[in-house]
Amino acid sequence: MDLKTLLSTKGLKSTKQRDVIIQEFLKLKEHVNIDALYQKVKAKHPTIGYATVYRTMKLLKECGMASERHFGTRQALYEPHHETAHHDHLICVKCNKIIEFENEKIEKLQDVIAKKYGFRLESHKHELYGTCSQCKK
Amino acid sequence: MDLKTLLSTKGLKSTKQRDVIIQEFLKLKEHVNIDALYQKVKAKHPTIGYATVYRTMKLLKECGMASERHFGTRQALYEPHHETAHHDHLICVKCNKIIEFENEKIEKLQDVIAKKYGFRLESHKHELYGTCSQCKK
DNA sequence: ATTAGTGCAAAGTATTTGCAAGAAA
DNA sequence: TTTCTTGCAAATACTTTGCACTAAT
Repeated sequence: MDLKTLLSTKGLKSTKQRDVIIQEFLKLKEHVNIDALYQKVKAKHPTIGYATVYRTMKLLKECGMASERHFGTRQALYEPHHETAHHDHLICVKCNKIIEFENEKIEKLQDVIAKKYGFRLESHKHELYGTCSQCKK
Repeated sequence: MDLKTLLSTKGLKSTKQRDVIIQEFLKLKEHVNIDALYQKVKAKHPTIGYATVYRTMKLLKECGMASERHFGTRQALYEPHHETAHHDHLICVKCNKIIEFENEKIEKLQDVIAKKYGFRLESHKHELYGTCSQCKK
């Protein structure tokens, strides 16, 4: 199902602004903050406002197309949401590089922990902070 | 080494306000936000200002006596820092209850992952979000 | 005496919201 | 032509900072 169809099933409208934001968002590989995304979008659609970017990202979150992250800071970072394989993050405290990782064993251990405390798990965050190989030098 | 000595080695002063804040902070079992801590402290020392609480918590963070957390929200939560056993968190998305857990196997797997990517690990966050046993009913 | 800390209010971030005008259905 | 969306500015929530005064060393 494409975005336009998805929006219309929710009684929402497809607009030029939304198209550009989503296009630019999906194009980016790294985790992006609102400000950087706003700059990218502004280049294609100069009259766009900050609020529209915020509102669109909120919409994408709710549609399950984007995930919001807070790597220790107040500021939110966004990434496209992958339904399939969940991944977690290694963050370099020196250069802020972000590397994604997946670990099946950890995922399973999480289920064990949740069960032990009677939780029904919905999501998780696992972030490892340290110094990357380049910054160690 | 007590706090007063610790402060003096850094050329910092021991004050009534800091004493009260630290005393109230250590007394609390749960993760606490600045507002709740401010209220507690105000009961013992009515003229205290918000800024002093913020500044003192920042100081405690830097001294390694407190950790700051952001469980998905903008607002920071603080907990006393335990040098010894690191623990992580299970958070109920319905009632916001926070349960601490430790898992040796996961800690070890983290080291394996860090090594794989050439990271020197400094810290980590591992948060499991879900519905607790009471809220499931 | 000197230096650091306090309380206040003002400023700073990051994000959200009200509203009139504009665009999509 | 109705309803949703936009852009702007103002509002909000949390946190930090400048400054004159006060307290600790």
